[in-house]
Amino acid sequence: MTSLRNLIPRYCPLSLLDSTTTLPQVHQIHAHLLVNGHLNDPPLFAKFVATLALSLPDLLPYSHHLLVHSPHPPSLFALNSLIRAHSKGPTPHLAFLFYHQILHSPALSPDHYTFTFLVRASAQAAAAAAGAAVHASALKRGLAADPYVQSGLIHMYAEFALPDATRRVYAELRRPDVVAQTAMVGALAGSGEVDLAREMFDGMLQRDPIAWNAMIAGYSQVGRSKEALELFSLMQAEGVRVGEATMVSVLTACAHLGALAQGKWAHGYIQKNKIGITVTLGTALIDMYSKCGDMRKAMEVFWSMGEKNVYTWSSAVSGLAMNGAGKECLELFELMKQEHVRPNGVTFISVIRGCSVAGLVDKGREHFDSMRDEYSIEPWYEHYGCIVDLYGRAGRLDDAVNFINAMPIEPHVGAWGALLNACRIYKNIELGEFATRKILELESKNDGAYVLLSNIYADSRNWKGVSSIRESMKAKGVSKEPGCSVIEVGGKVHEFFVGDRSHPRYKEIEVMLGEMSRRSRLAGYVARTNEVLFDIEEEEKEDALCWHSEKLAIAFGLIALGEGVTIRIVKNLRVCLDCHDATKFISKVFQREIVVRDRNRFHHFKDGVCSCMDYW
DNA sequence: TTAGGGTTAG
Repeated sequence: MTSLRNLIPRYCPLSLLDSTTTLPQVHQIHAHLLVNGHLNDPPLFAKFVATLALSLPDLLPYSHHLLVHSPHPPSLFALNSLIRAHSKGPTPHLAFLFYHQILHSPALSPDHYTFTFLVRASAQAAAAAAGAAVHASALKRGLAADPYVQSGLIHMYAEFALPDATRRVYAELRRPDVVAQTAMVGALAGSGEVDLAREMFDGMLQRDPIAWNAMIAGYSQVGRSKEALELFSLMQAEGVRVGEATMVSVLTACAHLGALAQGKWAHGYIQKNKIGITVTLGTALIDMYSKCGDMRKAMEVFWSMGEKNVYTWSSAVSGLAMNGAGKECLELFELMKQEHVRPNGVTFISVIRGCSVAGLVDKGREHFDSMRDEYSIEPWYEHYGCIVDLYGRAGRLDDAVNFINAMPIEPHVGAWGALLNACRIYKNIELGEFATRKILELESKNDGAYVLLSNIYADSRNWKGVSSIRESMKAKGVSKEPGCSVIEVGGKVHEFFVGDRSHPRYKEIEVMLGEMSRRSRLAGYVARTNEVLFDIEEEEKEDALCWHSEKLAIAFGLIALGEGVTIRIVKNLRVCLDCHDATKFISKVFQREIVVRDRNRFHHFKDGVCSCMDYW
């Protein structure tokens, strides 16, 4: 204690104040200033309050206290500093307290600095009305034209999701600088207006890394992952400094595409460029590897991470569930609890799905009950849906129905959909029809319900049922979402749609399709024509099956990838039963591992077997 | 003293 006193230089007692200073040390500095009469010097006092507020936001009440008990009226500088400190903290609304203090002091009036941070405080507090009032008084005082205030306003209105106001502020700028342009690019990209954002981005004379990140993140967020990656290569070509934020977006894009090769490359890039693996970046890596079907790498990253949060644990738990490792998923969840990481609603969704994969029905139900009992988490629609799925997949249709009937909230499409899917698996026509009616009552144009029910009909050779569904779909103008499969070859992503002939190597693909079909048949594959239901005449059925997008992608993979290289495919819909069957045969006769990412889970095909054990 | 982007899990 005395040593610290000696350390404080008489002429500059504030130099010891920084973010590492502890409360007792602050007391000492305070006492020192007091003893030496520094606090009677208004500029020095203001400096003390400001430094304290800005470097130790946790001690804001202390700063506040100092100000209230000040021997002289607080200066604008001190008040502004408190506004600034509050504007980014957990109590942004308190910034207004100091603003009013400025307004009520006859000697003071707010300046552009005040408004800059008041605008930020409004954004942080999500206080749209207060923000508009701040804007109005800045205008009245002629301070709204300050570039800092304007950038803040753009940011604020974007935060409030008020695109018109955002644009109005921007339009009023006479000469927008990089900062304002970047803010606008971010605002547009963040609200989903990626193309407008890109237009502005392209028009910028100068672009710093922040503008690139805003743009790449924008693409990545709206799911335009290919463009995110393209822009990233452009960014590198231009030699722009790449940081953590960029890589998080790049990994998100790779995860979305299921582009393992590019994801691995990104991981290598992070290591080579010594970009620190923070919790966020590590979690993004785990998510990328899980969604690309490489759970071994995902867990390697997981175990190597020092700091892990709920997101990190949840993404590993979810990855294991998605990839069919139900047992490991549950083990990891137990470990998570042992490590005192509190699971949340998202975690429980994955845990219940893990139970579903492992066929542990009662265990799943226990976890569901523990949500409320042990963690006070009120189950969401999604959790109810998962439990219906859990019962349904296990063939316990009665339990599923009873569960739906006992739901304390109105059953949603997801719950009925899970039941309908169970009816498909267990061929229960009557219950399937009932579930479909329920779904259509809620969403008359739900294409999935029509498709599932017609699958049930087709399975029982009820062609009349199938065609009546086709009729009512036509009558209601419901169309099935077109299937699309994506495969990555040589770092390039290739997309295939049903019956797509547009690929440059289509001729070779067609030959390979014939080969696949011929060799699979020899091994005992029989086409399931039941799966083709829409607008196709009988005799074309078998042909059409060969043209399902995943088959095209597999054919291309067999041609374009090296011997023994795993074929990885990402599909936007669920794999149909026929393709699932066919892929099993292909994996055997071509001795090739094939990993297909479905709409909601993975299928690892090897030697004629699928990891989902046909339980999907 | 000041501004802008960004984030991960179902």
